[in-house]
Amino acid sequence: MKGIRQLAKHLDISIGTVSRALNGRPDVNEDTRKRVLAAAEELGYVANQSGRSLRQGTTNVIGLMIESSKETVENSDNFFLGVTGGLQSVLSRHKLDLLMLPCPNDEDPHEYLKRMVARRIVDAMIISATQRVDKRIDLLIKTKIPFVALGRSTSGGNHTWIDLDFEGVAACAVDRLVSKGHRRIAIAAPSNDINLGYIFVDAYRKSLERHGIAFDPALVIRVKSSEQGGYQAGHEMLRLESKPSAIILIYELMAIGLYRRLNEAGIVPGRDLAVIGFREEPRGKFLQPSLTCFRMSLRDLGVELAETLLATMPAYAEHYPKGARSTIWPLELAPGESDAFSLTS
Amino acid sequence: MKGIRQLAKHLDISIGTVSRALNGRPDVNEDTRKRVLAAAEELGYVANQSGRSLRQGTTNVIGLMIESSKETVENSDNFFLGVTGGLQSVLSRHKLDLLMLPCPNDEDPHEYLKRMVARRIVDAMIISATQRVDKRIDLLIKTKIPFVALGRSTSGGNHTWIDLDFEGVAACAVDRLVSKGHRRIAIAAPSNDINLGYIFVDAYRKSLERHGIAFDPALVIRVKSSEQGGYQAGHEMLRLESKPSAIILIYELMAIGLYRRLNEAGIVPGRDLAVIGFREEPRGKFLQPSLTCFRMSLRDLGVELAETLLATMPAYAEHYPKGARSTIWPLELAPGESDAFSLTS
DNA sequence: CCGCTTTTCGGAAACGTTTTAGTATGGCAG
DNA sequence: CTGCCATACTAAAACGTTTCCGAAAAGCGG
Repeated sequence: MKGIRQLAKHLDISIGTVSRALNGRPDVNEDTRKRVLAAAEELGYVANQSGRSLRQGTTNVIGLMIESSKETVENSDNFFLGVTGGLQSVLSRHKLDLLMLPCPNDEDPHEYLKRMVARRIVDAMIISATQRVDKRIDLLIKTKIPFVALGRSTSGGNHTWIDLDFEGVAACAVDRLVSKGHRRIAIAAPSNDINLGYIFVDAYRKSLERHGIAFDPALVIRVKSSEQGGYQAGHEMLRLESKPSAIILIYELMAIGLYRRLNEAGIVPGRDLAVIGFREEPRGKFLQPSLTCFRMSLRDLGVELAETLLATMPAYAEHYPKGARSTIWPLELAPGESDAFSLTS
Repeated sequence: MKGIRQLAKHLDISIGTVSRALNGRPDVNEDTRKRVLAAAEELGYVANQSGRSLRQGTTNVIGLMIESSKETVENSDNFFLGVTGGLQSVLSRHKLDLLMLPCPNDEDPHEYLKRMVARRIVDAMIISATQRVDKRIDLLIKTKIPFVALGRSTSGGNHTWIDLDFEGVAACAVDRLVSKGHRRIAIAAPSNDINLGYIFVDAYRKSLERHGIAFDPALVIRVKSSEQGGYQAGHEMLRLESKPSAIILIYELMAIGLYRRLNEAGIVPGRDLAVIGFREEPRGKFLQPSLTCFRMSLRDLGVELAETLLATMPAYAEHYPKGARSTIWPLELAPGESDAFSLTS
């Protein structure tokens, strides 16, 4: 005899009343409610989650699925830990807790999610690193689990998603470089298999064409999104017959490797070559010269994610009457010294 | 009527037999077992976790508590994501899943853990960022939840913990610098409030004294463990009246800031000042000059963590007959160019 | 053919909670 | 005084699963 039963016996009261008192139900005398709360506090009673969720089919837990693949570990640079701050601040207001579900790298993300969903351990999900076709989305729709995807996708009709404003960033970077007279602008990006690689390069191409500059496939350098990739990107760029005067990096981390390769070749970023990075992480400003890149608040993104998710959950939707089902998250230009090189002056 | 009942009805078999078939119990005919498994696969049946854990008081889930404080986000640099790889590889062999519990930065970690434990959502815990006195440890001992702490602590008698070999690293760094003739060796570390700061500086002091070098408090520069902190450390070091010829950094990230400050002062690391970092992250080797630091495998640490934890869980202890209750995790020297500066030659 | 063990299965209890339905009690209008 | 309603409580059912216990069937030695 444990749990609420013990508490009820200790108070010489029925367990039903204890439960209603703890859960703030109306039909319980205020005096008894106080007694119950005091006793619960004293005995350190907290409702067993299994029994509770078995009965009411809810867990008050939100899952955030992340991948712990080698790639992610090296690149994401605490992206998720940063986002959780904003997530928590919203979720805690509704007494919801956040659980991170790291998908093992040797397991299919779809299978992993299926297992977690079947377990009924979460009320809703946030999935990240969404692919262009992503079975996880169909699964979540089929099982009717509220969710929001971090990353756009074409799977499963129109679901709710949030993604970074790659188009805006690419346009801003290209505009900025073109206004300084650059016509041959290289870009270092991951392969088209990665959603980001596809979208970003596509946006880059469109931005160029808007300026009447022909898209040159040779200027698209496909590398890993890491320092190593940045080094390699520098290497490949230097081997081009017609050298670019500017380069856009999809990951700021690449800049560290790129700088090193440029240094070996005696090229100074910002003086001989304009460099613009993408997502700012706390490294860029300490490089020499400091990196021009795009800034965003991970915390704010987390807040937006949480609010969008709650809007899709029937029990909470009333507080978050969102119309938009998909959000493009803007980034702000954070100017540095690395793109000072200009062809116009 | 859902779940196992439906499955049983579909097979025209009792639910008890279905359950036993799915859980691999011996007293069930192999033919019926096959039928059950096939039907479960076909109908996509997975046992509801709430019902299951309510009955058997177990969840098959291991919790990893991390802090999502600003400090952690900026410094830990995907430490946890890296460790999870190793954790998962061991846990999945026992059909255990890993859950990351990010403690909100505005909540007391102790209260957060209490809530999570009361929920009965995990069978065992791994807690990180252990403090020298840490109420979480008393809580876990009191509630009899198997756990292992990442970081040493004096709380709660002798519990199981794993920590990095700060003594070994400090000794190795000091030895190496002293062998090159350095006598005034500075150290950049966080304050004594942080466990790491206390232990590392203490080990540094002992190493110096072993070489007969007097400990000079002025050479201990207390800064944040970030690029910013590294920059500041450089700044403070340059203001010392009697300048050191070498410096040890507790976080490799500091090197980026330090390098920048040194550059501003016209000082070249490895030529005018010997620099040794601590934990290698994939940045150091791309700095110029490359950083001498200490390397470890996050994955292996995760494996060790998982095996140590399983050894403390009665249901799994048989496979992991560990004697040691505490482990010092070694790091390996990764030589670079930054400590080339020598006073002996 | 009998008694015994082994194999295989069905029925039912149990896990801890919430919630529904029902029951006293008291107040109040008629 | 009677009927009615609001209040505050109790009792019991339900959530989905696992596991204990007993029983039927089957095998087997005598």
